[in-house]
Amino acid sequence: MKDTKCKIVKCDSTIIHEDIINAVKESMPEEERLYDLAEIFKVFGDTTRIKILYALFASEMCVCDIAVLLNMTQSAISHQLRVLKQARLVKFRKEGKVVYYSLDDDHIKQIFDQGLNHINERR
Amino acid sequence: MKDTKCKIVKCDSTIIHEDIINAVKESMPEEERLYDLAEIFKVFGDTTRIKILYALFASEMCVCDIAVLLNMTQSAISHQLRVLKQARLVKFRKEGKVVYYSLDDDHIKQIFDQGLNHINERR
DNA sequence: ATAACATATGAATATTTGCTCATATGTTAT
DNA sequence: ATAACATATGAGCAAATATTCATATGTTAT
Repeated sequence: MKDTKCKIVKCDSTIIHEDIINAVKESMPEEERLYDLAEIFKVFGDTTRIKILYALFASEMCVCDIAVLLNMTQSAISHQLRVLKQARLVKFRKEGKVVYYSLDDDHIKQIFDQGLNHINERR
Repeated sequence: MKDTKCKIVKCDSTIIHEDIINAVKESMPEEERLYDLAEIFKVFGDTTRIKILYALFASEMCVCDIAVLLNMTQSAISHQLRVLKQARLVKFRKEGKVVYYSLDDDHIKQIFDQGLNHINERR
Protein backbone atom coordinates (compact mmCIF):
# COMPACT_ATOMS: atom_id res chain seq x y z
CA MET A 1 0.00 0.00 0.00
CA LYS A 2 2.88 2.34 -0.67
CA ASP A 3 3.98 4.24 -3.76
CA THR A 4 5.06 1.84 -6.42
CA LYS A 5 6.78 3.66 -9.25
CA CYS A 6 9.46 5.31 -7.14
CA LYS A 7 12.44 6.27 -9.20
CA ILE A 8 14.87 6.29 -6.37
CA VAL A 9 18.11 7.65 -7.65
CA LYS A 10 19.99 10.00 -5.40
CA CYS A 11 19.02 12.85 -3.20
CA ASP A 12 21.52 15.46 -4.21
CA SER A 13 20.75 16.87 -7.64
CA THR A 14 18.64 13.93 -8.80
CA ILE A 15 15.12 12.91 -8.07
CA ILE A 16 13.28 10.43 -5.93
CA HIS A 17 9.54 10.59 -6.58
CA GLU A 18 9.59 12.31 -9.92
CA ASP A 19 5.87 11.94 -10.53
CA ILE A 20 4.92 13.47 -7.20
CA ILE A 21 7.33 16.32 -7.61
CA ASN A 22 5.91 17.17 -11.00
CA ALA A 23 2.34 17.00 -9.80
CA VAL A 24 3.07 19.19 -6.82
CA LYS A 25 4.95 21.63 -8.99
CA GLU A 26 1.81 22.04 -11.07
CA SER A 27 -0.29 22.82 -8.05
CA MET A 28 2.03 25.45 -6.60
CA PRO A 29 0.94 29.10 -6.87
CA GLU A 30 3.28 31.52 -8.59
CA GLU A 31 6.55 32.28 -6.93
CA GLU A 32 5.60 35.93 -6.59
CA ARG A 33 2.36 35.28 -4.76
CA LEU A 34 4.08 32.99 -2.30
CA TYR A 35 6.61 35.71 -1.71
CA ASP A 36 3.90 38.30 -1.09
CA LEU A 37 2.11 35.92 1.24
CA ALA A 38 5.25 35.44 3.29
CA GLU A 39 5.70 39.21 3.41
CA ILE A 40 2.32 39.76 4.99
CA PHE A 41 2.83 37.09 7.58
CA LYS A 42 6.22 38.54 8.33
CA VAL A 43 4.46 41.76 9.27
CA PHE A 44 2.13 39.81 11.57
CA GLY A 45 5.07 37.94 13.03
CA ASP A 46 6.04 40.47 15.65
CA THR A 47 4.48 40.89 19.06
CA THR A 48 4.61 44.66 19.02
CA ARG A 49 2.83 44.90 15.68
CA ILE A 50 0.26 42.32 16.73
CA LYS A 51 -0.46 44.39 19.82
CA ILE A 52 -0.79 47.57 17.83
CA LEU A 53 -3.24 45.94 15.46
CA TYR A 54 -5.27 44.48 18.31
CA ALA A 55 -5.40 47.89 19.92
CA LEU A 56 -6.69 49.37 16.68
CA PHE A 57 -9.38 46.69 16.49
CA ALA A 58 -10.89 48.43 19.50
CA SER A 59 -10.36 52.06 18.61
CA GLU A 60 -8.42 54.49 16.51
CA MET A 61 -5.48 55.79 18.50
CA CYS A 62 -2.72 58.34 18.29
CA VAL A 63 0.91 57.37 18.40
CA CYS A 64 1.37 58.53 21.96
CA ASP A 65 -1.63 56.57 23.21
CA ILE A 66 -0.26 53.41 21.68
CA ALA A 67 3.15 54.04 23.20
CA VAL A 68 1.63 54.45 26.65
CA LEU A 69 -0.67 51.47 26.21
CA LEU A 70 2.16 49.17 25.22
CA ASN A 71 4.65 50.78 27.55
CA MET A 72 7.07 51.43 24.76
CA THR A 73 8.98 54.33 23.27
CA GLN A 74 7.19 56.74 20.97
CA SER A 75 9.98 56.16 18.49
CA ALA A 76 9.64 52.41 18.55
CA ILE A 77 5.91 52.65 17.95
CA SER A 78 6.38 55.14 15.16
CA HIS A 79 8.84 52.87 13.41
CA GLN A 80 6.43 49.95 13.64
CA LEU A 81 3.53 52.03 12.44
CA ARG A 82 5.56 52.79 9.38
CA VAL A 83 5.89 49.08 8.69
CA LEU A 84 2.15 48.63 9.11
CA LYS A 85 1.50 51.61 6.89
CA GLN A 86 3.73 50.26 4.14
CA ALA A 87 1.89 46.96 4.34
CA ARG A 88 -1.33 48.95 3.95
CA LEU A 89 -2.70 47.52 7.15
CA VAL A 90 -3.27 50.86 8.84
CA LYS A 91 -4.22 54.31 7.70
CA PHE A 92 -4.01 57.64 9.51
CA ARG A 93 -5.57 61.03 9.75
CA LYS A 94 -3.96 64.14 11.14
CA GLU A 95 -5.61 66.48 13.56
CA GLY A 96 -3.22 69.26 14.32
CA LYS A 97 -0.03 67.75 15.52
CA VAL A 98 -1.72 64.56 16.57
CA VAL A 99 -1.82 61.64 14.14
CA TYR A 100 -4.56 59.09 14.60
CA TYR A 101 -4.05 55.60 13.25
CA SER A 102 -6.75 53.11 12.41
CA LEU A 103 -7.17 49.84 10.55
CA ASP A 104 -7.15 49.83 6.78
CA ASP A 105 -8.02 46.21 6.13
CA ASP A 106 -11.06 44.09 6.92
CA HIS A 107 -9.38 40.72 6.71
CA ILE A 108 -6.95 41.14 9.54
CA LYS A 109 -9.35 40.22 12.29
CA GLN A 110 -10.43 37.06 10.49
CA ILE A 111 -6.88 36.01 9.87
CA PHE A 112 -6.00 36.58 13.50
CA ASP A 113 -9.05 34.67 14.68
CA GLN A 114 -8.01 31.66 12.67
CA GLY A 115 -4.52 31.99 14.01
CA LEU A 116 -5.95 31.83 17.50
CA ASN A 117 -7.99 28.79 16.48
CA HIS A 118 -4.79 27.06 15.65
CA ILE A 119 -3.35 27.93 19.03
CA ASN A 120 -6.42 26.83 20.93
CA GLU A 121 -7.01 23.55 19.20
CA ARG A 122 -3.52 22.33 19.85
CA ARG A 123 -4.47 22.55 23.53
CA MET B 1 -16.93 66.47 16.61
CA LYS B 2 -13.73 65.40 18.28
CA ASP B 3 -12.97 63.73 21.57
CA THR B 4 -13.82 66.10 24.39
CA LYS B 5 -12.37 64.85 27.62
CA CYS B 6 -8.80 64.56 26.45
CA LYS B 7 -6.42 64.73 29.33
CA ILE B 8 -3.51 65.92 27.30
CA VAL B 9 -0.50 65.88 29.51
CA LYS B 10 2.70 64.69 27.98
CA CYS B 11 3.63 61.88 25.68
CA ASP B 12 6.56 60.41 27.53
CA SER B 13 5.50 58.53 30.63
CA THR B 14 2.15 60.28 30.96
CA ILE B 15 -1.13 59.87 29.16
CA ILE B 16 -3.13 61.56 26.46
CA HIS B 17 -6.49 59.85 26.00
CA GLU B 18 -6.70 58.03 29.27
CA ASP B 19 -10.23 56.78 28.73
CA ILE B 20 -9.45 55.28 25.35
CA ILE B 21 -6.30 53.65 26.60
CA ASN B 22 -8.16 52.03 29.47
CA ALA B 23 -10.96 50.82 27.25
CA VAL B 24 -8.55 49.37 24.74
CA LYS B 25 -6.54 47.75 27.50
CA GLU B 26 -9.68 45.92 28.56
CA SER B 27 -10.29 44.58 25.10
CA MET B 28 -6.79 43.27 24.55
CA PRO B 29 -6.26 39.49 24.72
CA GLU B 30 -3.72 38.17 27.19
CA GLU B 31 -0.11 38.97 26.60
CA GLU B 32 0.71 35.29 26.21
CA ARG B 33 -1.84 34.69 23.48
CA LEU B 34 -0.62 37.65 21.50
CA TYR B 35 2.87 36.30 21.82
CA ASP B 36 1.80 32.87 20.59
CA LEU B 37 -0.08 34.44 17.73
CA ALA B 38 3.01 36.33 16.65
CA GLU B 39 5.01 33.12 16.90
CA ILE B 40 2.75 31.33 14.44
CA PHE B 41 2.82 34.15 11.95
CA LYS B 42 6.56 34.28 12.31
CA VAL B 43 6.62 30.68 11.12
CA PHE B 44 4.47 31.63 8.13
CA GLY B 45 6.65 34.63 7.44
CA ASP B 46 9.28 32.85 5.39
CA THR B 47 9.09 32.01 1.72
CA THR B 48 10.75 28.65 2.09
CA ARG B 49 8.35 27.50 4.78
CA ILE B 50 5.37 28.83 2.83
CA LYS B 51 6.51 26.83 -0.16
CA ILE B 52 6.97 23.70 1.87
CA LEU B 53 3.49 24.02 3.31
CA TYR B 54 1.97 24.64 -0.12
CA ALA B 55 3.75 21.58 -1.43
CA LEU B 56 2.30 19.53 1.41
CA PHE B 57 -1.18 20.81 0.60
CA ALA B 58 -0.87 18.78 -2.56
CA SER B 59 0.81 15.66 -1.30
CA GLU B 60 2.87 14.16 1.46
CA MET B 61 6.52 14.30 0.50
CA CYS B 62 9.89 13.12 1.71
CA VAL B 63 12.65 15.54 2.60
CA CYS B 64 14.57 14.88 -0.57
CA ASP B 65 11.53 15.45 -2.79
CA ILE B 66 10.97 18.80 -1.20
CA ALA B 67 14.62 19.74 -1.60
CA VAL B 68 14.49 18.91 -5.30
CA LEU B 69 11.15 20.64 -5.78
CA LEU B 70 12.35 23.85 -4.21
CA ASN B 71 15.86 23.54 -5.57
CA MET B 72 17.39 23.81 -2.15
CA THR B 73 19.78 21.88 0.04
CA GLN B 74 18.54 18.86 1.93
CA SER B 75 20.00 20.45 5.04
CA ALA B 76 18.16 23.72 4.58
CA ILE B 77 14.87 21.88 4.11
CA SER B 78 15.50 19.68 7.09
CA HIS B 79 16.13 22.69 9.29
CA GLN B 80 12.93 24.33 8.16
CA LEU B 81 10.94 21.16 8.62
CA ARG B 82 12.12 21.16 12.19
CA VAL B 83 10.66 24.63 12.65
CA LEU B 84 7.38 23.50 11.13
CA LYS B 85 7.41 20.40 13.30
CA GLN B 86 7.96 22.42 16.47
CA ALA B 87 5.06 24.66 15.48
CA ARG B 88 3.01 21.47 15.07
CA LEU B 89 2.16 22.38 11.52
CA VAL B 90 3.55 19.21 9.99
CA LYS B 91 3.83 15.59 11.06
CA PHE B 92 5.91 12.76 9.66
CA ARG B 93 6.04 9.03 9.24
CA LYS B 94 9.13 6.95 8.63
CA GLU B 95 9.39 4.28 6.02
CA GLY B 96 12.82 2.82 6.25
CA LYS B 97 15.30 5.59 5.89
CA VAL B 98 12.83 7.82 4.14
CA VAL B 99 10.81 10.30 6.19
CA TYR B 100 7.52 11.48 4.75
CA TYR B 101 6.14 14.79 5.91
CA SER B 102 2.52 15.88 5.74
CA LEU B 103 0.27 18.58 7.16
CA ASP B 104 -0.82 18.39 10.77
CA ASP B 105 -3.25 21.30 10.84
CA ASP B 106 -6.51 22.00 9.09
CA HIS B 107 -6.50 25.76 9.49
CA ILE B 108 -3.39 26.51 7.53
CA LYS B 109 -5.05 26.51 4.14
CA GLN B 110 -7.82 28.83 5.34
CA ILE B 111 -5.35 31.22 6.88
CA PHE B 112 -3.32 31.27 3.70
CA ASP B 113 -6.41 31.81 1.58
CA GLN B 114 -7.33 34.85 3.60
CA GLY B 115 -3.80 36.09 3.35
CA LEU B 116 -4.11 35.84 -0.42
CA ASN B 117 -7.42 37.68 -0.21
CA HIS B 118 -5.63 40.53 1.39
CA ILE B 119 -3.04 40.57 -1.35
CA ASN B 120 -5.60 40.42 -4.13
CA GLU B 121 -7.96 43.04 -2.83
CA ARG B 122 -5.30 45.65 -2.52
CA ARG B 123 -4.99 45.36 -6.30
C1' DA C 1 9.21 84.86 16.67
C1' DT C 2 9.62 81.48 20.26
C1' DA C 3 8.62 77.64 23.17
C1' DA C 4 6.26 73.34 23.75
C1' DC C 5 4.93 69.34 21.86
C1' DA C 6 3.51 65.09 18.61
C1' DT C 7 5.48 62.55 15.34
C1' DA C 8 8.99 60.92 11.99
C1' DT C 9 13.39 59.38 10.78
C1' DG C 10 18.44 58.20 10.22
C1' DA C 11 22.29 55.89 12.33
C1' DA C 12 23.96 52.60 15.44
C1' DT C 13 23.48 48.43 18.08
C1' DA C 14 21.86 44.02 19.55
C1' DT C 15 19.30 40.14 18.45
C1' DT C 16 17.23 36.91 15.52
C1' DT C 17 17.18 34.07 11.70
C1' DG C 18 18.15 31.27 7.30
C1' DC C 19 21.51 28.94 5.13
C1' DT C 20 26.00 26.37 4.50
C1' DC C 21 29.29 23.07 5.74
C1' DA C 22 30.75 19.23 8.08
C1' DT C 23 29.38 15.48 10.39
C1' DA C 24 26.34 12.41 13.17
C1' DT C 25 22.50 9.04 13.25
C1' DG C 26 19.99 5.37 11.70
C1' DT C 27 18.43 2.26 7.90
C1' DT C 28 19.09 -0.88 3.89
C1' DA C 29 21.63 -3.72 0.85
C1' DT C 30 25.66 -6.43 0.04
C1' DA D 1 30.72 -5.88 8.94
C1' DT D 2 30.74 -2.49 5.41
C1' DA D 3 29.15 0.67 2.01
C1' DA D 4 25.51 3.58 0.40
C1' DC D 5 22.13 6.55 1.44
C1' DA D 6 18.18 9.66 3.77
C1' DT D 7 17.81 12.59 7.24
C1' DA D 8 19.13 15.38 11.36
C1' DT D 9 21.91 18.59 13.68
C1' DG D 10 25.60 21.73 15.61
C1' DA D 11 28.66 25.55 14.57
C1' DG D 12 29.54 29.48 11.97
C1' DC D 13 28.36 33.28 8.97
C1' DA D 14 25.70 36.72 6.64
C1' DA D 15 21.58 39.12 6.28
C1' DA D 16 17.45 40.92 8.26
C1' DT D 17 15.13 43.14 11.97
C1' DA D 18 13.63 45.66 16.45
C1' DT D 19 14.82 49.00 19.41
C1' DT D 20 17.38 53.06 21.14
C1' DC D 21 19.25 57.57 20.78
C1' DA D 22 19.62 61.89 18.82
C1' DT D 23 17.55 64.93 16.04
C1' DA D 24 14.50 66.73 12.31
C1' DT D 25 9.82 68.23 10.89
C1' DG D 26 5.67 70.42 11.42
C1' DT D 27 1.86 72.24 14.38
C1' DT D 28 -0.09 75.00 18.26
C1' DA D 29 -0.06 78.38 21.75
C1' DT D 30 2.03 82.43 23.62
